[in-house]
Amino acid sequence: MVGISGCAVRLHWHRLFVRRELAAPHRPMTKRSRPATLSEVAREAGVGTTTVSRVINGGERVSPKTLARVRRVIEAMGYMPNQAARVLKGDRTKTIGLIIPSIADPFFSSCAEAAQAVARANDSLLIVTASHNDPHIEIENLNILISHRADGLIIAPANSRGPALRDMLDRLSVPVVAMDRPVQGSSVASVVTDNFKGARFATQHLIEHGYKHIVCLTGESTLFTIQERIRGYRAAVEAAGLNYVLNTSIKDYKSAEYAIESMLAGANPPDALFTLKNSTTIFAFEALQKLNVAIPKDVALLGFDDFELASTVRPSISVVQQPVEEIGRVTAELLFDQLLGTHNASVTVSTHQAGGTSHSRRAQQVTLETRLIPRASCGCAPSTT
Amino acid sequence: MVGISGCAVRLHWHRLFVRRELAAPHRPMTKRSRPATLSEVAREAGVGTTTVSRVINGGERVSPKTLARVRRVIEAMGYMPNQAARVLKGDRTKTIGLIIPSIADPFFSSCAEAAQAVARANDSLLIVTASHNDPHIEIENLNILISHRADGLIIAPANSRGPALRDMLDRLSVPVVAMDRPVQGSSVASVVTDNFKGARFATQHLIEHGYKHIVCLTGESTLFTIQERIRGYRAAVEAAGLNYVLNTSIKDYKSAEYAIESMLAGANPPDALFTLKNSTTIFAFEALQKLNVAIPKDVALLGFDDFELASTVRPSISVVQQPVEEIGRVTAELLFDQLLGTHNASVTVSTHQAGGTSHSRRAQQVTLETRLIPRASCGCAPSTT
DNA sequence: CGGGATTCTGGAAACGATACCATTTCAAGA
DNA sequence: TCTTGAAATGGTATCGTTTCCAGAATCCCG
Repeated sequence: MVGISGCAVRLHWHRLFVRRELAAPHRPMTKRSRPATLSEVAREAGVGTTTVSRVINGGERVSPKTLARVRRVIEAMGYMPNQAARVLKGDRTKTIGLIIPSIADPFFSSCAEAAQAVARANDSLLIVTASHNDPHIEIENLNILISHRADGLIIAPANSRGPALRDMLDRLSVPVVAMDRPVQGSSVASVVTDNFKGARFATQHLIEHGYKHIVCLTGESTLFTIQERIRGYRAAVEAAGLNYVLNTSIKDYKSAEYAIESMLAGANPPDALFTLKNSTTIFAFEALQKLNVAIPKDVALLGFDDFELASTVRPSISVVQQPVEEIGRVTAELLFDQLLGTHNASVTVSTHQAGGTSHSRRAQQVTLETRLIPRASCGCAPSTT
Repeated sequence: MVGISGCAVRLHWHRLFVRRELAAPHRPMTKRSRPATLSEVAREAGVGTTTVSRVINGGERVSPKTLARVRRVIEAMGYMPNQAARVLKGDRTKTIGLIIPSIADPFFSSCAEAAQAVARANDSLLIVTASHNDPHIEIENLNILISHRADGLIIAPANSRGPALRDMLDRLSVPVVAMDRPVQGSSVASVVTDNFKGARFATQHLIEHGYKHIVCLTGESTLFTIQERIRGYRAAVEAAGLNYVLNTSIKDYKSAEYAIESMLAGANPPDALFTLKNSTTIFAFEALQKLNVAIPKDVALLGFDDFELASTVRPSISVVQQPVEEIGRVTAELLFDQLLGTHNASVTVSTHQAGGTSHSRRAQQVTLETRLIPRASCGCAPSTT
């Protein structure tokens, strides 16, 4: 009954009439044979295509005997349903697309992982693509995913203000949710962290420590998220009547060392640094070490965004932690809510930190709270981790 | 099994006859409308479907006038070809699948990024899935990708020795390339790093430094790659007549601290540690710091696998670096070589480090070299980075 | 201006799975 | 035994695209 077809090493996979040829002698397995189709299974099992279809979709309304027989044939032939045909027929591809700046970025890959878990729970496949923060590649990826008829899309826009993307998203025929960065001026749902509040709170924390000259190192500052953090920092220092000092020059270790050295040699040297992204934090940390500046005694350091080794290095680095997995998870959940229709009249969203109005119903704009992780570099937790 | 078992609770996603309903009044844009089809474009442009098909495939053999007109209609209607229908017809999906343990793992996500670049260069989409090192999920992902009719597959097997996966891969009808970890006993091509040689060389380096009691901390030790590294370590210490001491107990910071403390208090304390994976290196580093053990004066440290902050922490950590991007790139290239047939008679593979026989033609088993990055923790580069 | 060679063009048959709907089977009650 | 409904099953149109093949339009030169 095991009428496995096939032979190995076929140079021409062309549609020869060898669908049922016997196994070739010299190769053990059925490599390179054309995959079996549903109707072949049906013929082999002596049933109709409908029955086979029912079997692979759960076996409802099929007699146990037939069910077993068909299952056996499926197993023997190594049959796998052709998604393409399925998709073409129905209107659900069970596929959602994700566009992030980079797969290798720990922040986004963690989001992606969380989103994939949700997708899997909803019996869907997540396709991850990288835009490298290039609006052009981003649009290209968008087109690819649309071509593949993704049921829905998650996107972390390279440019929150770009009209091109906004217009494109608005005329899309599938639901879209923006992740980490909103699409300004558009109606697409979004899940973001409260960068403003997180940065303000962190700055306030430094102020409470007694630091008077808190300088903010932005790194690349064009992104929406960074802008928000700058706003937060500004709000805090201005409320406290301190100086608002921004340094946007740090791009690598060298520029960090140069910038910090100049500032320390200047008239009004900083007693604390607030860095707005991971790489900047690391560059600044490295530079401070190199310049033999004691942390936090001479200069304190607090960074936005946590990273694996922040607690390992000496001194450990205080950070504002974002709810990374939650961003991915909630975004995906929001998307599936849209996908499954307005089935659930009250979608309540739990936020990262207890902080007052933490539930919103049918929220299309979800804002997640950050958490301050005080470690040694800001003056907290002087000795151990 | 496949998605066969599925959810029994199907809430009936009805198929209403709402294909062409007009846009709801309260929404500004043409959201939720069914995407245009090729034949609609054809009708709109007053041509046959064949012509439209030709236009979207490059516009060969179409008169300039018709070409322009059809292109205009396509633009106006926002038409995107339906991949599913395309795939169903032809036999190329322009899609390849990648199965890795985790998306969030920096090593694998970098591989994935490199592989995606190659895929894109070959006009294909890379679908990344995570197995979490679980053979069961791995098989499930495999089935999903096969269902989606991926043209080819890249897999970093959770278990190099598992017969289930091997058999499955051998009867697959698409080319497969194993990445980072081979599939033992199978004929599938593979791209791996030379873990044995890398570990042996690193151990030799420690021996040349004069360390006499080199202990190897494996962490989780069941993976093929770790086993190879153990072999390399063993070969080096035995060749030098030193003791072969393995510690497989380290799982987290706590166990690292306990293990290291005990060893140092023991009869024959180590003067160097060789850690076989990232997390173990970090745990050991942290523990040494905590125990106030001077690195490398009291105990040297050398880790397998590089990570971003290895050069930033004090002392900087010496490591064996793997050619991460190259692994991803070469694997994908090998896959596309298979995909495009035996078109290129001599596929030469460049290896990471000049080291003798670095080219192999038509290599189905590619081995890439590691590189030793000596930093402070092994006794090299005593002061600066 | 006419023949043949191009170049364009469109009709219709696939591709594989699904779902409507019609048909058959079967068991139990009358 | 006949009726009757439920359960099991299969035929077939359909999804949107490509491709084969044939037919129509156009061109080039003698």
